[in-house]
Amino acid sequence: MHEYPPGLMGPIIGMSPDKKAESPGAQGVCGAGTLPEAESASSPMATSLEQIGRAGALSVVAGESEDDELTNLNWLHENLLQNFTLGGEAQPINSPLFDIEGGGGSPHSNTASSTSSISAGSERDPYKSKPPFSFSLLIYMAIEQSPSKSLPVKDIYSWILKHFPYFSSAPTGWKNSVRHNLSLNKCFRKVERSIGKTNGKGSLWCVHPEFRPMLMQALKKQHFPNAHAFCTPPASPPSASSPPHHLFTSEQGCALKDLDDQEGPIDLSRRDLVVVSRDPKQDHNYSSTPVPPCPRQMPPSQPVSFSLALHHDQERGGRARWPRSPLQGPLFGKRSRRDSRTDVDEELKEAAGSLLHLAGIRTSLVASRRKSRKISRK
DNA sequence: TCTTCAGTAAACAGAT
DNA sequence: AATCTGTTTACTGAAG
Repeated sequence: MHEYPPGLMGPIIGMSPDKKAESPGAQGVCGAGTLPEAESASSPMATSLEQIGRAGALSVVAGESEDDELTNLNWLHENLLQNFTLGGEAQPINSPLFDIEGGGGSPHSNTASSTSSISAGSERDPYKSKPPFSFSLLIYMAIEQSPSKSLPVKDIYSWILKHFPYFSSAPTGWKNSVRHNLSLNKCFRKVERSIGKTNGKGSLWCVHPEFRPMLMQALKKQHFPNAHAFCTPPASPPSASSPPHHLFTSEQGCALKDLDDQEGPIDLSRRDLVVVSRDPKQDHNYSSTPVPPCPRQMPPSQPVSFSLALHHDQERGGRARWPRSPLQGPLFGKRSRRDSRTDVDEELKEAAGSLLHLAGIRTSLVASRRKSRKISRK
C-alpha cells in the first residue's frame, strides 16, 4: 500500500467535466492503493533504481570521458532517473527533456494551461507539458519498474500519473489510450492473475520479452540513453502474488519459454511455460552491463520490424518509425568483449546525441529545418 | 503525395 | 447499477 505524498500529484486541474468514468484523481491515484498489486507499482524500487543509477554511472565510466560535458550523463541521471523513484519520493519529471519540444503542444495542454493556476508559471511546467514519451514507452517504463515486471492497468495509470503529473490535469482520454495501447500493441501481453487471487479487476500486463529490446532501444532513442536500466530483473523475490516475473528469467534474464506459441493470456499456472533459471549472478550481470541485457530470441535472419509490434490493424509492414537498425546485427548474436566495447562507444555516441538533443540543440535545428521546409513549401 | 504510426475518441461487451 | 477493464473501429495529424 502506498500513500502518495501530499502535493505530489498536484491538484486535479483542467478536468474535462464531460469525462466522468475515467477521472484520474478519482481512482488513478487514490484507488491504486486498494489493489493488492498496487504495491508492485508503488513499492520501493531501491534495487531497480540502484541499478538504474549504476547503469547511468557505468555509461559514463565506460566511456572514460567523465570530463567531457557532452557525454557525461551524471546530470541526466540526477535530473531524470532520480525522478523515476517509486519509493514515494518521486518528483514530477521536470527536466529539459520533459517537454523537449518546448511548449506542451498536445491537445491537452491547452486545457491544462488554461484552467490551471499552477501551470500558469514556467513553460516547462510538468503539469502542463506533455511527456516526450509515447504511451508505449510510458507503459513499458511502468511495467519494467515494477518488481514483478507486471502491472494491472490501474497501476500503470498510477505510475504514469505519479511520474508524469501532466496527466493528472489532462483530459482523461489518456487512460483510454493506455488501454488501447495495451490491447493493440504486441509489445504488451496480458497475464492471468494468480489463482486464488480474486480481488482486483482485470489482468496483469507485462512486456513481451520479444519486444523488450526494441522498447528499450526506442526509449533510448527518445532521450533516454540509460534505457537499458529498464530491462532489469525483478527486484523482489518470487512470490505467489507476483508470478509473472519469473517468466522472464533465463540466461539473459529476458527469455520466455513457449510464450510465442501461446495465444491469448498467459496462464501463469502453467509451470511448463516457465524457464526456471534464477541465477543472481546473471541478474547482476545483465542489470549492470551497459549493453542491452535482452538479446533477441528471434531468428537472426528475421529481424522483427517494430511496426509488427504495434497496432494489429497496422501490420501491413513498411517503415517503422521506431528505431530498427540498432536492433539488428551483433546485438542479437553472441557478443565478444570487443563487440561490447564497440557498442559502448556507440551508446556513448548516442548518448552524446541525446544530450545535444536534450540541450535543445537538435530541437532548434529541427525546428528551424521544419520552418524552412514549410517556407519552401509555400 | 503517399504511407506509417501515434494519439484520441467512441462504442461495446464482459467482469467486478 | 455503476464502474472498470479490454477490444475494436475510425479518424486525425505528424513525420518520413
